[in-house]
Amino acid sequence: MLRLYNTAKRKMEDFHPIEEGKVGMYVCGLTVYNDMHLGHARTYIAFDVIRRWLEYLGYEVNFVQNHTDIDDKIIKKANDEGLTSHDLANKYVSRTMEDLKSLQVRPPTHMPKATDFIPEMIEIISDLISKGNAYVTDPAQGALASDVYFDVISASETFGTLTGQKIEDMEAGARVAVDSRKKHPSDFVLWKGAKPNEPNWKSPWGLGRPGWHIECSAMSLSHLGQHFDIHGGGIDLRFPHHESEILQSECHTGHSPMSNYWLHSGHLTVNNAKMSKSLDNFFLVRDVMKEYSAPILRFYLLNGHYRSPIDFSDNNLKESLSAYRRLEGSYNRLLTIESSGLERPSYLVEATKACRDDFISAMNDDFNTREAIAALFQLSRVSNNCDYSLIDTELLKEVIEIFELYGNKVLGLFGLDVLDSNLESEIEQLILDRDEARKSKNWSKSDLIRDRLTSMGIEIQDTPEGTKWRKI
RNA sequence: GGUGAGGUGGCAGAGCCCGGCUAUGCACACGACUGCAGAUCGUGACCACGGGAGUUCGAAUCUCUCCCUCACCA
Repeated sequence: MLRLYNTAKRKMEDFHPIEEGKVGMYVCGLTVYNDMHLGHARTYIAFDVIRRWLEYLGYEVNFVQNHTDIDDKIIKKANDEGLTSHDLANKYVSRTMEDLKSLQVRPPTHMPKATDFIPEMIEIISDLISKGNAYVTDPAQGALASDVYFDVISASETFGTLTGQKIEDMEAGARVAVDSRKKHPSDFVLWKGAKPNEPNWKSPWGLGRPGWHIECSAMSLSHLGQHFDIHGGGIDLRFPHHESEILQSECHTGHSPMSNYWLHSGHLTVNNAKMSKSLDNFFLVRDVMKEYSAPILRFYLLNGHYRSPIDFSDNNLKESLSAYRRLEGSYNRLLTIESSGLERPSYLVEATKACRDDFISAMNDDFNTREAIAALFQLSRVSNNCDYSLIDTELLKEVIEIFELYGNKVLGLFGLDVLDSNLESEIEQLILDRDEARKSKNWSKSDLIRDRLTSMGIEIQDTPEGTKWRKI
């Protein structure tokens, strides 16, 4: 039985899908005005694994993750770069897709763009106005048309369902000058009247563009309906974004809750400060990946629970590299083994079963990837210690299957690095040369060849079964 | 000011909801293997839970209190 931590209830709950065998899941995507950094990668890898685990459990997962392609930051950056907002956003949509792919994040079922849902957003906003949950204001200074705001007082019973905050507290705490056109400081914008030279769409309130929160309401409603299973995102989105989504969606559809479970991933921090664009302490995925491959980054990020904060440092990443190598080494060894025996020693049978059981219960316990990885390490040690020459081929296959199914299919840890075939034959030849040198005890020559291979990024290991090599 | 998250061995990091047991990995030491190295295995060391108090036969885990860090909002 899968249990997960529901942020809305602040406790663990058993997972029950709305429709037997199916899961509808929405995760808030990126605002596409810059390249993805490791903090984003953490979130998307976490939800990638959550999705993979749901599928492992047999659910058909409809996984929707959007691109926010209209926003103040996009407009500003586009102006700086002399591009249209549309072109800038599209550029970063494709770069985001490249980054996700390179991280071996499986493509979501749907990746809608906010600007493809303008009519749907207008429809929701119009409905909210007619229901008294939203109001039209005078244009902002310098704007050509009116804004539309959500009226939080009109939905005071719904306000706080996710974060438990009370409207009264919000007001009491307000110290910053509030836009006087708003009825309440917590009212948030649904539609922004356009200013000159800003991208805009026609609406009943004049030319303008959508506010930030409304897009997710429109896209989740369109793809998943008024009631779906899981809504996720980084913990920073909990308030106000997700709280606002709930207000808009539930007031519009009249259905509560819009999502049964709310999942939030923890932050990636740097020196204990959140990794973010504004603090300028971020590491771009594409930069880090020049040094570390996707499996290592995934290992690093999955080596903690998805809700716990992870403090990023180069040292920690290096440490993960060593740890990962150990696991990968076990897996690689298995792939080269030839067994032809019939023995099924109990220690190996039991270790295999224990690994499977432990992995499953770890993942079923709120996707505890750290515990799950620990289970793989346990099997790894037993397997490394095993002489497979007399082992039953079927048993060997079972062990390999554990690594492939759990290590790779669920966690995505063993993506294969494809080597150029010319390079590969060159390596094989060098190793043959070295073996010959070693036979004639020409150590200086054999060490020279080893150094050469090391500089090519190849590590060799002399084992009782002969010389083996791997890419570092 | 409001709300939320967190403080665990040298490091990373599970466990905390459902008190009693052991994480796991890295790093370290010694041994085995090796021409050497690496990888691997074995053994060992560290045996910890922010401070204080309470509940209990027993607390990292429950209660109270204090300290510190971070995040979101204002």
